[in-house]
Amino acid sequence: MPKRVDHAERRTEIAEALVRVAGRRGLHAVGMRDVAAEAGVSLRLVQYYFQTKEKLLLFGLELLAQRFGERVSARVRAAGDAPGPRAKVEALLLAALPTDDESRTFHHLYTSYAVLAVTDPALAAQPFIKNPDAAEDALAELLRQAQEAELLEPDVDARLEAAGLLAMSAGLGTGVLVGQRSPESATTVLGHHLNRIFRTGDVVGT
Amino acid sequence: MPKRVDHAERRTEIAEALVRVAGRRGLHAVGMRDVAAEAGVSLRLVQYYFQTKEKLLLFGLELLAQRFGERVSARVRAAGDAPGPRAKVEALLLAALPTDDESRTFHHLYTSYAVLAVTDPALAAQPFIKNPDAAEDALAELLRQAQEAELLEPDVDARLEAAGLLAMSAGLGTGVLVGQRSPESATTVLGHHLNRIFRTGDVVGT
DNA sequence: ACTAACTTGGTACAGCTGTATCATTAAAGA
DNA sequence: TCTTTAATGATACAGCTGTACCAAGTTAGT
Repeated sequence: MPKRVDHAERRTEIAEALVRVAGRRGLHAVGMRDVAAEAGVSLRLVQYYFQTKEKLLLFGLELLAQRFGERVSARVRAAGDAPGPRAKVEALLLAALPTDDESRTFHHLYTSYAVLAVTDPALAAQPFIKNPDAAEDALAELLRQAQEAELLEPDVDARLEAAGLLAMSAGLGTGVLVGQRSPESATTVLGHHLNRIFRTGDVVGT
Repeated sequence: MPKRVDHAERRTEIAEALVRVAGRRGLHAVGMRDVAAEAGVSLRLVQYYFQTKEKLLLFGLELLAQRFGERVSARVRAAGDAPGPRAKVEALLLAALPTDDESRTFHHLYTSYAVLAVTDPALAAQPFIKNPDAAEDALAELLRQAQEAELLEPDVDARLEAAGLLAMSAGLGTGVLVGQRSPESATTVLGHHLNRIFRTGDVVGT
């Protein structure tokens, strides 16, 4: 048997090129030829690994979601040393804010896909329900742990709080993306809300 | 002088057609010919009132923002009879959720424009900073009034709270839009957070 | 009636799009 | 060496896009 190439790897390389060029010029402006050029590869090869553009876009979305998931959980894990579970909660929420190029690109493209998903059922099928739900589960679990440690205000509903915080983080993210507010401002808003959920350390008493 | 037509009105009619067809098929899929057909008008006339597509899109965005602003303030005004300022706050926040066709279309298209604005400075120029800021001002003012009436928890910062609530509403909105959560669920999350801001009526004492 | 504004129709253009087909070359395991 | 897979190249296609130009018609104030 002749020349073997890891198809999954090649597909990933090409999809990464898609993400790069789309992050620069916008997803709507990306053509197959652009992807091929960005990947340093012939147009023919892009067709060879992805038969159609739709399949390429779908794979690009999956890659984007996966990469971002890894990024978030890496940050949360890195915050594991810090005292108290609030650090993890903050890491989870702040990782979603577009503060650097990587998260900016993610936010930009993920929103682009979300818009397309409204009119294209093939895109809407999986990632836009599964991924947010997973994030919500993870955050709710963190909050529940904090609640058991009696670090939260008593009247918080972990699940509802998780949903609200993630939505707030996403909304702030788009605000940053379109230049309405600065990343610092978004962080401040998020911090303020966490202060209202978590019991402040400097309360008197026990 | 011959046949006079209100140019502003005609432009509005055409832009409304743009919004309608874009709401159906997605903003990315809309061409000048589609807009002309939807408006029941010749392609030539669309070019006559808007010389270029970019100008048409820009005008469409302005129309969208204006119409939505009117809708929100109408709802807030309608909630003016209800007892307490919380009704107005709820009206403001819930009006932004995609619960009916009109608000769904708005959310869908406004997000589409936001995505385009990331790579197109001409679109980013005005509405994506001005409009959210105006909403934030209005909400912050409502919260400040509630605070003076001692209806809020003491440690809330009206401005930060307003920013956070609007971001949350926007984030929940996209969640509803992509089918991740139901409108009812979004309403519940929002209500829960308002409960943590507003002092519950059934506290003991005065 | 005349004139200027409105509106339509057709028709064209160059440029891009995704997709397809052709032959050819390069590489590497059997 | 041979055979399968990978990769390139050129080239084509039909279909759409926004924009443009021209001529002809309709409409309503003066």
